[in-house]
Amino acid sequence: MEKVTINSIEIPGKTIARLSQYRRALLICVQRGKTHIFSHEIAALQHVTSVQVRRDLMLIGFSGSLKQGYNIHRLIEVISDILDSKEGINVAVVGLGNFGRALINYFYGKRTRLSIVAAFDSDTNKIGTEYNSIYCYSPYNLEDVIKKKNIKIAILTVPPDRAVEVAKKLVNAGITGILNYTSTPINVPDHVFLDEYDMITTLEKAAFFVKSLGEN
Amino acid sequence: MEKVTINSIEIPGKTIARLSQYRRALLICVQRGKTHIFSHEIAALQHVTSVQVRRDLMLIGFSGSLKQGYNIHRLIEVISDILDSKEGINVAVVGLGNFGRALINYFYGKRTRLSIVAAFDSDTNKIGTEYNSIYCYSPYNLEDVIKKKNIKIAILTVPPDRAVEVAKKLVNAGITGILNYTSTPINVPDHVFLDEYDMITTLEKAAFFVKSLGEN
DNA sequence: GTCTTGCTGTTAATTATATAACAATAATTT
DNA sequence: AAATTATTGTTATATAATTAACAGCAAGAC
Repeated sequence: MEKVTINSIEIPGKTIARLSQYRRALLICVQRGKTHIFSHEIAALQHVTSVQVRRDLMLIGFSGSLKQGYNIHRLIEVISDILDSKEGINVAVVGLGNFGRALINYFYGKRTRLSIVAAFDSDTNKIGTEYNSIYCYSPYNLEDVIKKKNIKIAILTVPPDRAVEVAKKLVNAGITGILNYTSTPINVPDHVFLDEYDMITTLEKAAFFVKSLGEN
Repeated sequence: MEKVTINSIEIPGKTIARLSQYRRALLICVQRGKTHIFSHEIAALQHVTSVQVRRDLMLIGFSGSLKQGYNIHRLIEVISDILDSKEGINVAVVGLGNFGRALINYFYGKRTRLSIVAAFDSDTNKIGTEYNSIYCYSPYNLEDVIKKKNIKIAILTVPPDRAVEVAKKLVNAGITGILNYTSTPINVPDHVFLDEYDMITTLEKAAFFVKSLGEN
């Protein structure tokens, strides 16, 4: 699940993630009126080296010019061709707690091929209300709404003890990608993309390194 | 910054992250009265193979018995010896928006050597209030509070356009670990641990794979 | 008491990822 | 017009991480 063949070349997931970051950096450059950019300039905006940038761009078959570097506008287009799907993809936030609301805020007003089109929560005070114009449905209607609105990706932010059960419902409803921000690992069938970002792990890892750095 | 030598063996960051996850799974097993566990049982609780588990435990020098597997209680102790620091580590949430509050909730009531001891926000309505008994300070007092409370790790959840500036202040104040949940990459000196978790990237990556899976 | 079974622990092989090295090139300087 | 410079694009190398292979073993079955 971490590598995809596109135009008969394999693109690793890490490169995909970097392309997404490059694109956002490039969009800012465009706003500032920049038209061309060198690999080391892109690198400086991210945590990568210029070699990494060139290698990534080579993978996707993008060429720059020797003296001007890369054409920003064209590069954004090429990256978008790879990352975006024409029709756009609909996303649901499952669990409208602080985290779910934070995510909706993140995306609010962003022009993108990804749209958050629904939220779900079991809290009756939230059901039927809107948050940043995202309607909150009852989990009872999960399958219905997901099918009717053609939702493909679910961002899971429910309480840890509900994660497994809700994930199962999501898969049954036809979801093909889950981002699990819960601290409970979940299992999904092979045809469903899954990434897990557990904040407790990340913090404990950070603590370990901080402690180790302190000891030297 | 992704590998640390402990007792003269190198432990990669990925192993550290898995150890944190193992421990949490093991704590649940203890609650259920289990005393011993096999590598494939640990593996089934996470997204890893039993080989991976055994290899990780080998790295930290932990041995099990052939017929009973691993002693859960002892394993938790050994992992804790590695991950935790005796004195505990103090953490600040910098940016008390939805995301910051979500993080505080995550940790609320958890018995751990990591304590969130302060929050910062520039919103005057929040300054001086408490959220889940975490006091919210003005960014003006950042350096003072961090030093006085001996805060070592900052979780950065400010708006993207403030990230760089605030990160600089944090480093100056003596922070040695930053978790950046902002969508802006930041730079820190070598002695500061940094991990970045940008949710836009993760979602765009998920979308790419969902799209690609759909095409096959 | 030998055979089978199902583990652990460790080394070896493989795969994935990142880095280094450098040829090719076009503009600029000398 | 030769030399210098700074860049791209690509191949080769190195590093990191995962997976496979298997020896060793202790309990239970036959």
